[in-house]
Amino acid sequence: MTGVTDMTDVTRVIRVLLADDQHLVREALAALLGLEPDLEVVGQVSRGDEVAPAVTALRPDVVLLDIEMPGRDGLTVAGDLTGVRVIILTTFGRPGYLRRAMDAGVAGYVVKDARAGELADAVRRVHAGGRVFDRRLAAASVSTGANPLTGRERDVLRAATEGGTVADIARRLHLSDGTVRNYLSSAIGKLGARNRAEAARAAEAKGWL
Amino acid sequence: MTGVTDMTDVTRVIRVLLADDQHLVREALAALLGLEPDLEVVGQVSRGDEVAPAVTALRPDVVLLDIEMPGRDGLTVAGDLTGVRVIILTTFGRPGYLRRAMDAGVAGYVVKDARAGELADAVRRVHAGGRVFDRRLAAASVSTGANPLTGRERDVLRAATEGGTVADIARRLHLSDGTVRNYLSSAIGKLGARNRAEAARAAEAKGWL
DNA sequence: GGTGTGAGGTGACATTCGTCAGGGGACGGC
DNA sequence: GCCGTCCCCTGACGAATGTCACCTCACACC
Repeated sequence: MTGVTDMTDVTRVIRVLLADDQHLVREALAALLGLEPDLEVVGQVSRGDEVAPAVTALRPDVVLLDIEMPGRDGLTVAGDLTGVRVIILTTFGRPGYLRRAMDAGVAGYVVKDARAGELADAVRRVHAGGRVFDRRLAAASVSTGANPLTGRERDVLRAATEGGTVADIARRLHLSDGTVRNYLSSAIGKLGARNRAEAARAAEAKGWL
Repeated sequence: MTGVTDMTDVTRVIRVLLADDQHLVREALAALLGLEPDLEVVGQVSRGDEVAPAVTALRPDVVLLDIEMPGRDGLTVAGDLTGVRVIILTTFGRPGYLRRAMDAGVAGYVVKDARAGELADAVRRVHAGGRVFDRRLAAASVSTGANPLTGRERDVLRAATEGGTVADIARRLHLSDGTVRNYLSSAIGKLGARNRAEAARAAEAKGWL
């Protein structure tokens, strides 16, 4: 309304930083948030390792973080950010992701399947000091429970998804063949699967990978 | 070709229909396209099987179609649409998808990694009668070549990705165990893989699945 | 009519997998 | 100090997998 530059006005606006590897989606989200008068997208980055520098440079109030990004994983990035509120914004409604996000101290978790208004709302609530987590996902997280896999079991299972034989995995992880088979067998048992492929699918679906 | 009323240049505005299963992305894309004065998003659907009815009801000039949608596959939907220009808009830059899209007669293929201006441009060019295909993807498509898998090999490989043993797959497809093993072996050979998991990954990455 | 290709099948074989029963060592908690 | 857990390894065994040779049948194409 006032055409005059008013610096106090700036403090009213919530400064948002967007991190998503898909240009089009990022720009589109910026356009969407730009429709809200009290929100301002002050920056956009496409890689995980660009988030921290951008935060220092732009001093946003809230960061919207995708999980799957080149350079650095969104959940890892979130764990290291300080002095800014973080909302995870991702395609994947995997219970394990939510848990990891909460452990990383994020203030919100919104899936890309949410309705348009929810995102702006989440930004406002989080900026006001609240926490916003997808309800269905929170419920699923409780029923799913904690990740039953040990660190090594996860490593081996993750390596198994890349394909290759037991010998390949063993070489990649500097283990003996038998050890790899044991970890795989153990993981298969814990996940109620019938072979490594099924186990990998199950673990991935729950965000335990 | 319908010889009915040709609506000369009634509309200067290009009518766009959006089909994407993720609410937030869809709304965001609508906001982005809404910024262009010559484009108008006249409708949005979230499922593949809602596209055809929406086209009849809303008569858009251009349809933006995601590939992975519940209800019906975007590529399949594209093949059945008539009287409207189709642009595939998807996350996946898989050569095989591009090929299938071209076979389905679509007018454009844009990946979600594209820059914001490219989408609006693509809509305009396509509406004007042109064709717009992602350059890098087109190149990859040429080098990748055609899908070497036979129909049955694809079926078996697809079933294999769901997990389960050979016997399970055989039961699901009403085949004998030996036949399933033969198809898998053949597919593994053609794809240069070393087991079914590697083969499935390779096929999926190229969009041959 | 011959030829090629894809679908579907059988039987045999070597290899790989998944399982089980052990054997260590390191570390943290009560 | 003992117990539990995770790490790492070995060896053995049966079941599942991947490969190969070879078979019929249908269909399209020249």
